[in-house]
Amino acid sequence: MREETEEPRAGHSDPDGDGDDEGHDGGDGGLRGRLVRAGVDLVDAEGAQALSLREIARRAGVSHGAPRRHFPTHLDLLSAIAGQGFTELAARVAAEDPETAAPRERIALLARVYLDYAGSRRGMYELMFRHDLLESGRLGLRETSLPLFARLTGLVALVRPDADPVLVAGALWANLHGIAQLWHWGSLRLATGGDDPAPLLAAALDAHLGPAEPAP
Amino acid sequence: MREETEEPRAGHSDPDGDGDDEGHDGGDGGLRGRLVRAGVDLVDAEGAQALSLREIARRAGVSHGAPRRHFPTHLDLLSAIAGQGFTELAARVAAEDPETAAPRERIALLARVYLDYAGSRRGMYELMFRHDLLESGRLGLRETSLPLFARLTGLVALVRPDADPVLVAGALWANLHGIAQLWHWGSLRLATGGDDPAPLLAAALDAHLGPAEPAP
DNA sequence: AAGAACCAGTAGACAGTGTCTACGTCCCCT
DNA sequence: AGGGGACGTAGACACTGTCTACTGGTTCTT
Repeated sequence: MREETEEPRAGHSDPDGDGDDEGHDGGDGGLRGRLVRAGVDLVDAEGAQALSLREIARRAGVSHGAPRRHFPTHLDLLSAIAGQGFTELAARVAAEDPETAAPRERIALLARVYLDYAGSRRGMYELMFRHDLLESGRLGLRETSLPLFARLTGLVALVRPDADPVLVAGALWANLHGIAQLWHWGSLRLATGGDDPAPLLAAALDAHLGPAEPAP
Repeated sequence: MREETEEPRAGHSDPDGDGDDEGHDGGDGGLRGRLVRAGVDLVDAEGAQALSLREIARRAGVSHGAPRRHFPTHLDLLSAIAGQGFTELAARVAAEDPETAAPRERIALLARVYLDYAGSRRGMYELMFRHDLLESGRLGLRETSLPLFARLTGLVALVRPDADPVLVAGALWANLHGIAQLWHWGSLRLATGGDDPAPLLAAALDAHLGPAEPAP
């Protein structure tokens, strides 16, 4: 047996059959959170294809059958890990958003944080946008990215009051995501000849929001 | 889904021995082509996650070790199948391109064909853009999509001679791809409220190419 | 023309996977 | 006390991808 952080889990009053009373996932000593954290560590260390159910259980120090109590299936566990990635991304965006700056600048910064995330946490990014995860409607993966989209929509509404902000934000969101994807799997070199997504991003921002206005 | 095992292949004999030592892929009788075709059928019928090496071999009517002679690893076989998807997509685009129409219209049509493909051949589309396939640089998956990009770049150069066509085409390509992705996994409903990618596409085209001009 | 070399496909083994089920083992509650 | 239920263990099962003999047919060499 292995116990990394033996935590005196006081009280387990959980009358409802839902399973875990810890509403937040990555919190404390509960196995559910430990599994998710082990998965996050694993995907960062070894990549997205290393996230086997048994390996995650191994890293969490439990037997291969244990995760089943908290995640009925492998995809559910992967979705929880990916969800952690989404909330983390949202936190980064929120942390780096200077609410006093001009909306145009805030959008550009949001986009840059997004691209930075895709570039630095490659495995997590790959996991977050795996088709089988998103498609299966598990968890609120799509809902988890909703606050991000709402933030973008609000900013777009300030920059382009003439157009439908939801439409413009959607198109810009898709553009941003596409740039991240192309960059992520190295197709950028073929397209633009360089590795830097910044020119593409600038072009996309100019296209959707209008050219950046010169500072007053 | 049903197996057609009535394949009259007795051993390895050519019907009349007219030199069918296929060195090319995609040929007719050779096992290599049969495997790829079986994979294409399978991904259309059952989805991308059903493409196990053994199941493809089963459908091709050979033992599970046979593919190894032609594809060293599973990913190589999957890449070949995905490559078939890319060439097929390119063929569709080329077939539906009215070379006499205005460039702006041809771009719009190209984009629509692309989106149609993503919508109709869902499994194949998912396979074509799997990160582990594209990332591993196997085959010329990225190179296979190069003609498509070149075609787009050429058209963009005609519509927007003022800007760097490679940059604009890259941004537009990324935008198109992002729209397809969002649509593909159903995030469009959350963003724009509808299922139709057409408004997003129109917005993207307007953004990158300028609003559609009324006939001069 | 006989033997060697070779190629394509077969069959079995192996480690690893996800899921299912039976079984302990605690702790809480009345 | 003792029952009940949540929690984790351990084994089985079917399946996967890869590796390694091994067989049969074809072709090249001498």
